[in-house]
Amino acid sequence: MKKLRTVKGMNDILPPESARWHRLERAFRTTMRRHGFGEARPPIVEPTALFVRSIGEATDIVEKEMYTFTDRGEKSLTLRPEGTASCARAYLQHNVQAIEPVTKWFYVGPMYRRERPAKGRYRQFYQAGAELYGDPGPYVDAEMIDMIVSFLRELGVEDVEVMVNSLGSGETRARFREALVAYLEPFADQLSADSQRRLHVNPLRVLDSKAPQDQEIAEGAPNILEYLGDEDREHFDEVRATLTALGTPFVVSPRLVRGLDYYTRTLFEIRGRGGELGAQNALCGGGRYDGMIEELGGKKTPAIGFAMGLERLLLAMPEEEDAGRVDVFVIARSPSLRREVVSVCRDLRASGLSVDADLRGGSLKSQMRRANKNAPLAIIVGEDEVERGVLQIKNLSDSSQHEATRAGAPALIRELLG
RNA sequence: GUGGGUGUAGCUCAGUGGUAGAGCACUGGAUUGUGGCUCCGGACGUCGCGGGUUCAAUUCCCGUCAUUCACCCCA
Repeated sequence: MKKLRTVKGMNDILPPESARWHRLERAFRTTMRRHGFGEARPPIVEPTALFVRSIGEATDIVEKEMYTFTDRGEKSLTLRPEGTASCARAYLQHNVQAIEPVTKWFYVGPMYRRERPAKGRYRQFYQAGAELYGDPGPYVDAEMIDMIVSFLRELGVEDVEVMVNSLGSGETRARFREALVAYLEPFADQLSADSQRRLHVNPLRVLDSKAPQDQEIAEGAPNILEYLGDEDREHFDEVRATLTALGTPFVVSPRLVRGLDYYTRTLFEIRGRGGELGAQNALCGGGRYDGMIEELGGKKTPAIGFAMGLERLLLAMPEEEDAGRVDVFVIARSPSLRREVVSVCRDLRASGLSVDADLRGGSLKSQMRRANKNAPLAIIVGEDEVERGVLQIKNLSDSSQHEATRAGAPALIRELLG
């Protein structure tokens, strides 16, 4: 029989690796709570039109990466390729702008894009992100970037580069686009095949092409920051000044352009420089999308958001010591004491400790070995102890042994765990 | 999607045209109430899968799948 396996580009996350995921997600939720963001949990499947309208028809995601299928009711559905569109849909659907002026949501979950898998790039991948509706910035823009950098630092990811840019608002973008196409057209036959195709579909994307010939041409291209209108310029200046005041390092990258069409004004990307990351080093991307809510049929509502790739974050995070699966491992001196061991475990767990035991009836030695691997403390249950109603608690790191009554054990264990 | 590399034990990897090895991990013991270190023993592989060449293929060839690197894209 053919072996069943995961779909290409989709991975099982199992213990002990899943423990690192939990730590990461817990840290993210803590940060979000501190900043007043509440969790939004939209469905993974959405109407295809949502993504086409918000992300943009000419983007790679919509053109060739979505998992789109027709369900039995003949509706076109799509596995979400990102989180911003779903949040915007929910924000509109539940008329949230009518109940509060400013809304702060975060989300964590899997996203789906049918790309060629590589290290740090999978077809099902996890993102943690946030959206903030109703505040035009620039202060929340800077605050969001600073929040992400602080979060990364807490995870031990310090070696990062924060790139910021402004795409201006609608009119700015249109004027710049015109100037850019005018500049690029004479070079059309020198551009890479990809960029030639993009020249009219999505010319901004030519700017961050990695092809050497494109980069050379992009060097001389007009600078979007010089096309910003007065209000856009003031907005961007204040984002930068606030970041500077916060002491958050960043570089202005006028050629930073992201692959989703909905961005306006503030745009940012955070790249890691850790060796594990390889070419997929974009840890976080985000920006302002003041036009999206209106385009989806709502009232004009400014918004800004970001998303981080959790697989990449995990690659960038430093290795951490394995602290052991449980607090205490309980050992039976002889197989006939296993019933007693189960009882001891039950009582310790009731006090809130995490406890495990090897109940297969193996030798004391083999149980000790497992204890050593799985917990900092071991409890040895022998005939003598049962008779006297006590427990022997052994600290496996310094070999010291302590005696406690069954009732007094949890307190002593907590003390030993520090 | 394009081009290249790599698939041998759970992991990291040697190796050979005559059907396989190391280290780590796992496991039993040395030690009749105690783990880690050391020593002795044990289990573990359809050599990714399919086809071809050959008396014989894990080894050579082709295909395929997986993975990885670059491009691409992006988180």
